[in-house]
Amino acid sequence: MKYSNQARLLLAVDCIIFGFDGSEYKLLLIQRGFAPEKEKWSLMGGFVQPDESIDEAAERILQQLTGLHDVYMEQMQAFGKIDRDPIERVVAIAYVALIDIGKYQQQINDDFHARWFPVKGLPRLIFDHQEMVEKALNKLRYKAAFHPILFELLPEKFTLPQLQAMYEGLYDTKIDKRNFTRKVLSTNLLKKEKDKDKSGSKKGAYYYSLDEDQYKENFLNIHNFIPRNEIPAGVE
Amino acid sequence: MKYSNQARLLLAVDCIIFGFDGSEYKLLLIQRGFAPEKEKWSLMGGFVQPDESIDEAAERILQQLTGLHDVYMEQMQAFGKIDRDPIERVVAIAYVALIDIGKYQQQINDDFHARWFPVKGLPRLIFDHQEMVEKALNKLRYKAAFHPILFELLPEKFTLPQLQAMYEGLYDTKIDKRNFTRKVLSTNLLKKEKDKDKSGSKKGAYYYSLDEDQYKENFLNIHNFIPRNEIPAGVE
DNA sequence: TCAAAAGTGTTATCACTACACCCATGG
DNA sequence: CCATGGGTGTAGTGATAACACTTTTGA
Repeated sequence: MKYSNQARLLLAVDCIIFGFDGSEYKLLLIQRGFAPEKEKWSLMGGFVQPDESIDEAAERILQQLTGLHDVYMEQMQAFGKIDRDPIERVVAIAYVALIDIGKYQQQINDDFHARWFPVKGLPRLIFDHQEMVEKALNKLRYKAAFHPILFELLPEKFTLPQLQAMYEGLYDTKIDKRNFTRKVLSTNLLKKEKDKDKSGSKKGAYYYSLDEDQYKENFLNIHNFIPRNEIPAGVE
Repeated sequence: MKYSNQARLLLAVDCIIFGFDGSEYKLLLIQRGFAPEKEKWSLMGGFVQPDESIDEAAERILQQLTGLHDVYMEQMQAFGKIDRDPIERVVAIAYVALIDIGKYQQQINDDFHARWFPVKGLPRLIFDHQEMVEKALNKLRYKAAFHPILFELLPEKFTLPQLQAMYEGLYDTKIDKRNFTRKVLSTNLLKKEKDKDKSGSKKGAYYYSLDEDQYKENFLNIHNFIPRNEIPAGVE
């Protein structure tokens, strides 16, 4: 049995994949392999298949195009303007993923036609993908201000200066490092490691890692990772 | 030209419509008019048509079933499990609307087969609508803590005790009225009216109304409408 | 030895919380 | 006149923001 007299339409999933390379945010794009807009840069997308949920579709697409799985990803929003795709009506559900850029860098470049672009300096994207990216950035700024999600962008071990640069990059601001350090350590989400990262300075900066138990327990709590007045108006 | 070899599917919109009657939150439900689950209580839903965007579909559905338009409504999330509808694959996009219950009460009851139910005391809902409602409540608690959206639930003129009861209801808590008053007035979003509402007490409580200019300007800013530790963990 | 980045404490200000009494009025 | 809900201020506490010098070490 089916619902009769109702129009069916194509449903796509588009993945907005953010990375951070230590100094700037990056977005993973591919060259679209088919018409329309063949060869143009695009978010990773694909059609939802009959035998998969939309979340599964997002995971499959990410996996197919990047080889990545077990990645932090969440649904952002559906985009449903009538003419967003010139070929035919397609409603797209946008997902946002945060990945550790370093860990997967070669893998992506070697096996797939994907490339990292600086978020400030994207090529022209197809359809309404530009709008999706802006919305995703906006949401990321909002959520990251209150929830510890940016750690997904870092390797397992990271330094406080790296962490701070990541927050400063997202909000395009400078934060006092003493205040920042105090704030993040007060969340108790971090464990100090014994060794140092010597790549960034002579002195070297201590590595930290996430305390997984604390992280799971407190992930949903509301924190204050950056000064309130650095959160740009309009984020949500 | 069309995309070939891709499965098309039904896309529905479901509207989660909240109201507040002065003491408790209500949800507007209808008795579903067709199989499956005919006569069961349901969110207001309908299929997205080829000639409308998904936002337009949500507005149309709200309008058709309640007569309401120009209502605060925003997209919440897409629900896309394979078997969420037993008849066939349907992906649903859930929208959340906040309306002034008093203004439309008769209209709804007279013209449509819709009914307000207390949020704590809902009938069994069809499909995954229960899950949608819970998610919507969760999001509402989050957003309302930082953004002045609950005003959409009130008439144009309202009193501070009413406002406070609304916040207390949402977070299931008691707030000190001096602190609450100071906090909301410090946002500068409210204008004090000259007249009082005498329905709730002998003395009467002054009416307030939104300062539309301030409201538009500051809507997107982040406020603190309720004490931070009243925001339940897990909201987002 | 010096340049470059890491690490560390204190003080002032602001925001939040807790708390209790008087006011106005209809019955 | 009194019961009921409305309105108002202050003091203590905790969180946040501003601020500068010392440490380490590779070159």
